[in-house]
Amino acid sequence: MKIGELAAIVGSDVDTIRYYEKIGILPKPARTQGNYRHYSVQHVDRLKFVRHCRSLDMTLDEIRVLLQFRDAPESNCGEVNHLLDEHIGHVTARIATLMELEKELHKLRRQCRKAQKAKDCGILAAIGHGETHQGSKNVKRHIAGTH
Amino acid sequence: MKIGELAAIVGSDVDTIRYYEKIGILPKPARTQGNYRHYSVQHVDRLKFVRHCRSLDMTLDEIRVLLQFRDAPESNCGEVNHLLDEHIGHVTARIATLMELEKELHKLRRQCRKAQKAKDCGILAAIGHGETHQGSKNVKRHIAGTH
DNA sequence: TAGAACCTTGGAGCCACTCCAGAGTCAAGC
DNA sequence: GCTTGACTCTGGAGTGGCTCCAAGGTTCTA
Repeated sequence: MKIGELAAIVGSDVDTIRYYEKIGILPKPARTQGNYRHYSVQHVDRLKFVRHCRSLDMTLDEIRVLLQFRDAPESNCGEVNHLLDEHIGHVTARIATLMELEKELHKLRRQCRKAQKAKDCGILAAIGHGETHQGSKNVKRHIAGTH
Repeated sequence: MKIGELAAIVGSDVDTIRYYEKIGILPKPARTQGNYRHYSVQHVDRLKFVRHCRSLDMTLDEIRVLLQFRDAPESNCGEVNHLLDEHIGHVTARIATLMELEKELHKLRRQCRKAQKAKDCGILAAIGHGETHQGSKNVKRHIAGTH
């Protein structure tokens, strides 16, 4: 099948597929006479695996590790379990951080009840002299921001 | 004060300060004879404001809007309130997504109890034929991933 | 045979920094 | 006065995971 068909089946984007090939997540497929990429069922499975991992918010580096194990059926999967545990830890931590943030934001929001002059706005004032929130300050996060 | 001092006071990085200047978040400061940036208390306040907003996970574009209101004390702050409400909405939504993800990951984790051969690993198997998680599939997120 | 729909490559852009090289400036100590 | 070391300057590249684009080539349909 051609790249567009693969993309449609997996629910991915052709650009993403080419990107995965470029960085070695997907192997280089065969080419047709007209130089089109030609994919097989194996490619579908692998891409589905990758996209599922991505939907679980794993990085491509983490996925690379999982693919190694997938490609080596006789190897010991202990590291897979470990990787997943770590990932769960990151997600849990990120949830905690965001919930603190949410609390903080609600508190901030209560500083201004109605639309008024900016100079009287409690929100702008609070941001102005407020402390930088400890939890997020200078923290190199594994789990990214809210945007 | 020089850039390093400003950075130390605010708890920021000199590179970040120069970056903010470049993209217009901070105004260009005066220069000393030796071409060093020279900052005043106003710069400290403004940078603190910006860093506080960033610690609340706002984008620089959102911060740009807030700065506009900060710079126009007579303007109506309704949009500030609105911006904050929207931001809170994003955070809340992201928390919900991550909690679903966490559940999904725990479920996946239970598929493999002990280190064994990769070909027998329930996790690898589950990722392989599992459905891509709806919630995260093809969703252009305002609130970013876990990394 | 024309045109649409697909495919190719290479490169730029996104966000919010972060790091680096190579050069310049400045204060302290000898 | 000279050296040393800490600081600063600029411009540019790199991060992750795509996404979009231009300019051209291929294939399918009417």
